Amino acid sequence: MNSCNPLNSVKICIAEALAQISKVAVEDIVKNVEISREEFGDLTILLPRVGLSPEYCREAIETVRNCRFVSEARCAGIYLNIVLNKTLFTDTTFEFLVRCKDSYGIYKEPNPKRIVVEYVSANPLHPLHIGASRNAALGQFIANILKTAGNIVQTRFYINDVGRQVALLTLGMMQLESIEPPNNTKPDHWVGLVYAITNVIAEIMSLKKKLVEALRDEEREEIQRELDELLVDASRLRSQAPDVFDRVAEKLKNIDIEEEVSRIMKLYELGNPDMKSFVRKIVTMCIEGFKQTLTRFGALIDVWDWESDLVWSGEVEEVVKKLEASPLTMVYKGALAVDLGQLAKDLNVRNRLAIDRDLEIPPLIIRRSDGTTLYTVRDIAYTLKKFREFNADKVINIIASEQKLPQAQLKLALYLLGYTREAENLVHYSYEIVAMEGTKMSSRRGRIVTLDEILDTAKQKALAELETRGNRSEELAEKIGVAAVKFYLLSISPSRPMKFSWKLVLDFEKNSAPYLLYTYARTEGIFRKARELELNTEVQELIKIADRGFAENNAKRWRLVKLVASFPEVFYGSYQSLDPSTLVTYALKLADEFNSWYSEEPILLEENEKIRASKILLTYGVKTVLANTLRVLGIEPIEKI
RNA sequence: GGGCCCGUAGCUCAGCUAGGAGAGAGCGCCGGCCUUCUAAGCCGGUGGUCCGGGGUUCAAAUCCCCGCGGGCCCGCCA
Repeated sequence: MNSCNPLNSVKICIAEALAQISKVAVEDIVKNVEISREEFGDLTILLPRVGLSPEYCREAIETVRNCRFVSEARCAGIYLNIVLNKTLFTDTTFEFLVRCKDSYGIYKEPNPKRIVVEYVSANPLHPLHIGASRNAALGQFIANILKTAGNIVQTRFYINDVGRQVALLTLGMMQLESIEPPNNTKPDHWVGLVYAITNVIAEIMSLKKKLVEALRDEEREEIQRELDELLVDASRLRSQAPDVFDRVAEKLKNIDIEEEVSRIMKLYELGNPDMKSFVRKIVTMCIEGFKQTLTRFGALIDVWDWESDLVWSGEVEEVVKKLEASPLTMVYKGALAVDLGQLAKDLNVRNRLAIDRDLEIPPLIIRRSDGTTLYTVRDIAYTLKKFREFNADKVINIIASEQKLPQAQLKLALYLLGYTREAENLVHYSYEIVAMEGTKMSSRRGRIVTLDEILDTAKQKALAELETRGNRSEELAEKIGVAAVKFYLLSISPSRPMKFSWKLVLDFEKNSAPYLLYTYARTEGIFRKARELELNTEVQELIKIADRGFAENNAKRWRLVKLVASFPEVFYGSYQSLDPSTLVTYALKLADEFNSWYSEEPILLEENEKIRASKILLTYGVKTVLANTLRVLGIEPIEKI
C-alpha cells in the first residue's frame, strides 16, 4: 500500500495488536477491520472473522488498546467496536496530506507493467453512438487509472475496415457522383447516412425476393411485417437525403448485391490498388469524424491500427497457416475449422484463460469458402501485434459482453498456437451494452443517438445554467457538458445493462459531474478568498499551528476527516477492480459531507487561528481528493464556475 | 434448447467479490433556508414483500438450487 494511507496505518496498528491473541495473519486481520456504523464507533471487527469467538472479547479489548490510535473499545455480541483517538488520527491524516500533497491517495504500483488498452474500436460505418460512448468513457478511465498508478499504458483503436459491412458501405458510395460529405455535414455522419441508406435498400431487396419465394402464409406475413418496418426506416432516410437515396436505389436495382459485396471484399483483401485507395478514402472520412468526437470527449488514442494492414502484410495469412497445421483441425459446416471446444474441455486451460466453465465453445472456422478471412482469425494476428509492438505485459480489450464468445475463442486460439503468455495476459474487460429507452437502436437502419448530439445537448444545458448566473462561457459549458456525459456513463457499474436516459444525462443536480465540479470549485473559492483576506494558505505552515483536536466534538468535521482518510483505500480498490463506480460513489459521498459541513460553519471566518488552520487543512484535503478522483475519471477540475 | 449479465423506494442506481448490528443515495413529491467563504447548494418530511419459492447458516439483499421477468450471445457478421 501507499505510504500516505492514514486509515490503513491505523488498521495495521490494530491488526498487529490483535495478532498477539489471534492466529489469523496480520494482513488478513487488516482486511477485516471495517468502518462501522456511526452509532457504534469508528471501526468494527467481526471477531469470528479473525478467528476469535465472542468469549475472547475482554482480551480483544485489552489487546487492541495497545494500539495508540484506539481510544475506546467495546464488545457487542460478535462485534468489537473501536472508537479512534480523533486527535491522533486527525494529526496522522493531516501529516500524510501535507507530505503527499497532490499525490495523496494515489497508489503506486511497485511492479509497473506495460499495458495496452484497446478501446472504442467502433466500426467505421457510422458516427459513434451511445454504446461506443460507454466504451470510450470506461476505456479512458481504465487507461487513466492504470497510468496514474505508474504503469506504462498505450491506447489503441482497431479500425475494422475489412469485412462485409465496409464492403456494403463501399458499394453504396460507388453509386454516388461524389463521395465527399455535403457542406456542414460531419464526415462520419455522412458515412453513416450512406451506409444506412445502402443497407436498408439492400435489405428491402433481399426481403422482396424472399417474399416471392416464401411458400407458407405465415412466413409471408412475417416477411411482410419486417418489410413494413424497413419501409418506415427507408422513408425517414430518404427524407434526409432524397437524391442520394434515389440514386443508390436506382443503381442497385439490377445488381446482385451479395455478389458485389463479396467481390469488393475480395479485391480489398487482395490489395487491389484502386479498391484500396477508394475504401481507405471512405473509411478515413469516418475516422476523421471519430477523431473529432473522441478528442472532444477526452478519449485519447495513441495508435490507430488498420485491420487491412494485417491482411496485406501477410500476418493474417501466417496465422491461418498455423491454424491449418494445428492438430485440432476439423471440418465444420463444410469448412475447415479448429476444434477449440476440444481444447476448452481442459478445465485447467479454462482456468488459466479465465473462461467461464459453462461457456460452450464452437469450432472456429479458419476462412470463408471464398478465401476471405474472418474477424476472429484476424484478431489473433492483431493481438500478437499489440503484444509485440509495445512489448506489452498485458493487453486489455474493452469490448461489450456480447463478444464474450469470440474473445474466449481468441484466447483459446492463441493458446493452441503456443502463445500461452499472450493468451494468459489478454484481458477481455466486458461491459453490458447500452439500450435506448423506448425505441430500439440500430446503426444499420440509421437509428442511433450519437455521442455528438449528446455532447451538444449537454453543453447547451450547461450554457443555459451558466447564463442564469451571468457567466456565459462557451468554454466552460463545453467542459461541464462533457464531464456530465462522461460521469453519467461511468456512474453505473459496467456489469449492469444500461438504459440511456436523456433526463439523467442532463440532470446536473446532486448525483452528477456538475455537482462535483461545483463542490470542487467551492473549495477553490475558499482558497481564493483566503488569499484575498491575506490568510496563510500554505499547508506546510498551517499544519504547524493546526488544532488536531478540532474534530473531537464535531460530528461533521470528524466524518470528513475519516472520509478523506479513506480515499487511498477507495482508490486502491478501484484500481484493482478497474471499476469506476466505487470511486464515483465515494466522490459523491465526500461532496455531500463537505457541502453539509460548509453550510453549517464558516471556515475562513473562524476566529480561533488554530481551528481555522485545521478547517483550511480539511478543506485542502477535500479539494485534493476531489481533484484526484475527478482526474482519474477523466474529468478536469474547474477552479471557478 | 444452452450460456452470460441484470432484477433493491414511483423512477435511476449503491450495497452482493470475502454472509453479520433497525436496508442507503439521487430524482420525484411536500415544507423551510440566499445583507455572512459560489443556492448546480443546505435543512426537514415522504417513500421498500431487497422479483418469487425453497435450501445452507447462530445469522441471507449478499452463498446454493428451482422458477419468473428484462437484456445479450450461441453466424463462412463484426
